[in-house]
Parts: sequence; C-alpha cells; structure tokens
Amino acid sequence: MSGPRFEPVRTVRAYERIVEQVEQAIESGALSPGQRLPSERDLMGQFSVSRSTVREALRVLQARGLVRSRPGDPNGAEVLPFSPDALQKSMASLARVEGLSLGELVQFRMVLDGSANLLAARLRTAGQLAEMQAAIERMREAVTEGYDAFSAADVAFHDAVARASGNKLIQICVEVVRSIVLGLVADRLADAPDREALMRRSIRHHEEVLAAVRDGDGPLAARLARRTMYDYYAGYVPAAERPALRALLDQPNAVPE
Amino acid sequence: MSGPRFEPVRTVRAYERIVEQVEQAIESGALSPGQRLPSERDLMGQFSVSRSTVREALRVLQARGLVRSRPGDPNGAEVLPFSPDALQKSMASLARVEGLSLGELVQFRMVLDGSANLLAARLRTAGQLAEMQAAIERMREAVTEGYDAFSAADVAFHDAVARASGNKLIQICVEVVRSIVLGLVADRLADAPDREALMRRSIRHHEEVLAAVRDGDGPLAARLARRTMYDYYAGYVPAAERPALRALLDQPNAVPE
DNA sequence: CTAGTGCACTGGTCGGACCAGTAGGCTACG
DNA sequence: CGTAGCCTACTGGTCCGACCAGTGCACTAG
Repeated sequence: MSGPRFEPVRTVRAYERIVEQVEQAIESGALSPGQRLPSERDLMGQFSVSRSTVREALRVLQARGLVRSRPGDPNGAEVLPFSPDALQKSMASLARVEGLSLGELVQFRMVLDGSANLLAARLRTAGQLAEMQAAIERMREAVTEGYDAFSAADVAFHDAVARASGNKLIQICVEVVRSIVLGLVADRLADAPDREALMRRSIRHHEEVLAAVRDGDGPLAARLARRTMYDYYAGYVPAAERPALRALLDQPNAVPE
Repeated sequence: MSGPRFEPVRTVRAYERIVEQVEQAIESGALSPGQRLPSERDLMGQFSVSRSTVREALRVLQARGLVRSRPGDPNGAEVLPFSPDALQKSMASLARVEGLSLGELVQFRMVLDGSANLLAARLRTAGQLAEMQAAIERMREAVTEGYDAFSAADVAFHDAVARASGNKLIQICVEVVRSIVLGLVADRLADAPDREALMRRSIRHHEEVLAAVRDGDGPLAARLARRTMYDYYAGYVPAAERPALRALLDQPNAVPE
C-alpha cells in the first residue's frame, strides 16, 4: 500500500534564504543598481536573524558580484550593476584549476572573435564602424608609444566589434577570455624584440578585417579575424597545440609554421 | 622636491586574505579535491582570527564552488572538484539581470555548437564518433518514450561533440548555456503539439551532422549544426530576433520563416 | 558665513555561547 | 563472543553582545 509519498526535506540554511530573497529582488528589478540595501542591523530585524547570518548572506551576494559594501557608508550595501567580474573570476579560477591551456583560450577567442565579426559585418551601424576605424587609428599612433597603449587600442577594436555583433553574451565572453589571455602573455608580448614589426603587421590585419566588415562580407571578416588572432598569438602557443588552432583556419595547409 | 612616493594603501579585509590563501592552495594543487580543510575552530587558530571571519571566508569559497561544508562532518569543509556550477550561476544570474534574450542565448549556442562541430570533424576519435552515434540511437528510441528521454539523448549528443572538439572551455560553455536555454523553453518544447514530428526532424538533422563529422567535413558539419539549432529553436524566438540568428546561417535568404 | 568638531551612523572583527546534527567508540545485552 | 544500542566528542549553523575604525552630516564656534 502506498500512503502519501514523503519526500526528503532539504534543510535550507538561513543565510541561503536571505541570499535568495535579495537575489530575486535584484533580478526582478525591485532593487536596481545604485540603490542601497538597509544596513546590516536593519536587515537582522527584517529577516529575524542575527547579524552574523545577515553578514554571511551579504558575503555570498558580494562574491557573486551583486552588491558591494563599504564601511562608513551612510546606508547599507550598494546594489551593483552587472559586471562580468564574478564570471571572470570563476573562469580564471577554472583556467588555473582545470589547467586550461593557452591554446584552448586562444582557440576560444578565435571562435568568439570570428563569430562576432561575422555578425558585425551584417548588423553593424555606421557609428560602430567609425569606432572600429578610430581604434585602428589609435593603434597606429600607439606603435611609437609603447605596448600598453597599443594593447588598449587593440582591445577597443575588438570590443567595438563585439558590441556590433548585437549579442551581449558574446560581448561578455570576449571580454572575460581576453583578459585571461592577456594576463598570461602580456609580459611576453611587451618584451618581444620584434615588437614593432608585430604591431605593424597586426594593424594591417585589422585593416583587412575592418574592410570586410565595412563591405558586409561576414564570412571573410570571420576568416580574417581568426587568422589575425592566430598570427598574433600562435608564437606563444606550444607547437603541439597549434594544429588545433589551425583547424579553425580555412586553409590549414596554407599556414606556415 | 619629491620624497619617496607613497601609494594609497588598500585595506584588505581579513576574510579576503583567508580566501586568497585557501584559493591559492587549491589552485596550486596543495589541496586537491576530496581533501578536507581543518575545522573552523582549527582555522581560527591557524589564521589568528575569530570564527566569524573564518566563516565569512568559507562562505565566499563556497559561493565560488571551491569547497562544501556540511554540519556533522567529522572533518572540515571538503575541497570540491571543479564544477561549472558557479560559472553557471553567474551566467544564469547575468541572463536575468541583463535581460539576455532567448535569441541571444540561442545565437550563442549556434556559435559554440557550430565551432565544436567544426573542430570535432577534424579532431574526433573513433570512440567519440561512436558515442555520437549511440546518442542518436537513443534519441530514436526516445521518440515514443517522451520528451525527457529525448532531450537527455540530445544533450548527450551535443556533449559528445563538445568533448570531441578538444576544448574544455567550449565544453563548459556549451553545458552552461544549454542548461539556461533548456530552463527557458523546456516546458514549451515538452508541450508542443507536433512534438513527435519535431523530434523526428531533429533526429534527421543530427544524422546529417554526424555524417559530416564522420567524413571530416568541418565547415559542412558546422553549417548543419547551426541550421539544426536554428530549426529547433527558431519557433520559440521572437520573430524580431530571428534575422540575427539567420545571420549565422550560410544562405540567409534561403531560410523560410 | 565658514571652518572645524563631534556625534551618529556604517561595516569589520572579536569572543563566547548554545543548538542540531553526525560518526565512531563503548557498553550492555543476547 | 557478537552485535545492537547508546553516548560522547566532534562538526557546522546560529545567536548575542561588544568594540573598533572608518564615514557623512549636523551642529557649533570662530
């Protein structure tokens, strides 16, 4: 005989309930970025828990990048606008724990950047095109200024493309993965002896990409973007991993070592 | 005159220092998954802080998915193997906060799945090919069993492809984004009146993709994979967003509404 | 009217206490 | 002698009360 079927109850920690409530309030828009939560001492009243519990909940919310709290603030914790920081932290930690190789990261960038260019070629606005042009201009100026300025302009170009793709997810992932890759190779790029030649070649490549985006030739833009990325980073990727990168290029046999 | 230049000191919370230390121990491999941290009462001794501070640090580590703690455990918190849970939480939260549309998510899946197939076509092993074949087999059987079984088999196929791509990052992102998409449309897919026809068509499409992967034709596999994804989800994406999805297909004009 | 000083907040940290679980040793019973 | 059961020594979860170091604002003294 089967009476009422009982299900195992899952004990839910008090601080988790608080996290849920606040999280939901933020996601539903009841709390919008810039607004402030009540102070911890107020919250302990509202939730009927101790301050320790409130604080543990706030720590979790803070770790997820949803709020920020500073001592001395006249109000409680501030609700933050979304930032990919938390995402980036998880992914950077993943990269270290899982031992993500530079090759995999670059490959992923090739995928994302290629697709972003494909979409940008078809969906870009005139203003976005101008931003890309301006970024290349800055890259040109920065050749003599040093690696940091060049890199910043380069980043601006790829960001403009990502925005033009019209897909926020692509935009965010581009940003996250790029920052990880740059963190891994920045010093090596900055110290490269043939730095200036590298920069000039990179600028030429970017111009080709831009031309394809301007002409609306998505597949070409994607192909060139992947090629640009490959040329720029392949030297830093262990030779054993390069074939996997070349698999994303369209004439893998035509690519010299 | 310029004496020694002083830099503003950034006050670092005690619990953050603890998080850093433990995080670094895990990432460096000094603590490996399955091992256990000392108990909270031990840690407060080792770090010379109060238990509250230790606990806040542990909450952060737990929120990042690095450790788990259960009451009654004879030892301290358990170090977890990496899981994309934290990543998924950040991204799911992002999807809600930023108002990521279903269109963007599906578009992202088209990008990832397409690239995964492109790579898989060139890098797959025979065993991975067999896994994909088996997954399609299960999809076929599941047509009569119901949506859940079918969906599970479908997921298995895409996972096999992602694994065959050889890129862990692609693998993880595929998993994360898919779970979000399925969460958004699962009920609608399950309740579709023409469900069985949808399933059969989907199987046919998967077979075509598999054939291309088997033959090593990466670009074809990628194109078919994107098309398969589009056909499966386009009906649930607002009409206004569909053109952006079709921009990823190769003959956008040939795609009927 | 302004410059300066407090005061009334904020979060960060501490220490101690109690509860509710669990695991494993110990005891008492068969 | 073996085992079923209890009991203790842990664990984390929660609460309380306290103190400190910042911050912002109102109020006061010049």
